[in-house]
Amino acid sequence: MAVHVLTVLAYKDGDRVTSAFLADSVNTNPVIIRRLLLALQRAKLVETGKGAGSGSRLSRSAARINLAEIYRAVEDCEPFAKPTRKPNAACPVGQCMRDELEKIFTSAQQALERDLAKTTLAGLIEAVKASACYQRAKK
Amino acid sequence: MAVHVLTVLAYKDGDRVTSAFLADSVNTNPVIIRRLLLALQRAKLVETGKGAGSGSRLSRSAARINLAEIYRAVEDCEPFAKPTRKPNAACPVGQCMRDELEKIFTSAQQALERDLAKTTLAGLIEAVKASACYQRAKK
DNA sequence: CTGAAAAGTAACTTCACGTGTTACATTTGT
DNA sequence: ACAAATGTAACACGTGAAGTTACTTTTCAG
Repeated sequence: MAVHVLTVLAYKDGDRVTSAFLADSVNTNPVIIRRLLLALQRAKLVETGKGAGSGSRLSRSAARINLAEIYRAVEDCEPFAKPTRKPNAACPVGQCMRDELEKIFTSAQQALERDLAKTTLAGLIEAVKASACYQRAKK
Repeated sequence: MAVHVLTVLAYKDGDRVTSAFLADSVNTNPVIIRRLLLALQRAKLVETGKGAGSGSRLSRSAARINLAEIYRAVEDCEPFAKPTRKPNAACPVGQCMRDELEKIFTSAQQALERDLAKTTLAGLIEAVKASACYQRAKK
């Protein structure tokens, strides 16, 4: 969904877009968009101005933004289950294994991000334009 | 947590273990273990017998089971957000982009699984035994 | 300088989901 | 036949994301 928003921003290249417009475009609420934009600002992917006639825009060209950056900006942590705290004092091995698993998971996570980094925002848009689905909708 | 259960099964190599025992070992409920075992059975990772004196065991040696298989067996689908159905009919590009994103995500997912596949269950257990944490707890 | 348009933000509701729990049917070995 | 186990259904609970409302703050334009 973050990708959807950034795609719209890429379309309006350089222009400032209000969160209300984005919200309408993604069919959701302006506040949610703003919460999302906050994360993207922290990641230096967008710039947002306040006040009337302002809005947000990409802080770099779409060709210089890859999906791994977006992923990192939005998904704060690992996609793995952190169980509802089973202290599990009984088994001494339990904690050790969690430590080892964490290592393995971060490695896997990095592999995932390396793959995502192969695709830039601009590349995604190109792929969409070239897709059969898009061609069909155009006519 | 699936890993935790399988680790216990690997310890009791070949022996049948009841879900009650596993539940106690992971500090949870037998039913949850059984639900987990159902998924692992479907993935042909464990064999479970019914009736008295029965239980579950690994269907292969721990050295022949890698974490990617466990991941696939347990996490049925992608770790990516499937929004609460925003039909989003307004934007014709929306659907196209979801299709393209799906391609990219499955690619990233495969990269993740390739990395997980590098570690076998037996390898994980070895790593835990060698870890500083485990050595500390032993004394 | 005033007003409107925007973001920032807090508090609340809603909803989906994983986890847990109880209860019961079913299977199977002794 | 009985006891021990799994399979399974139905429900309660807690958590976290998404959504909603309302208010404050900033900034441009006249």
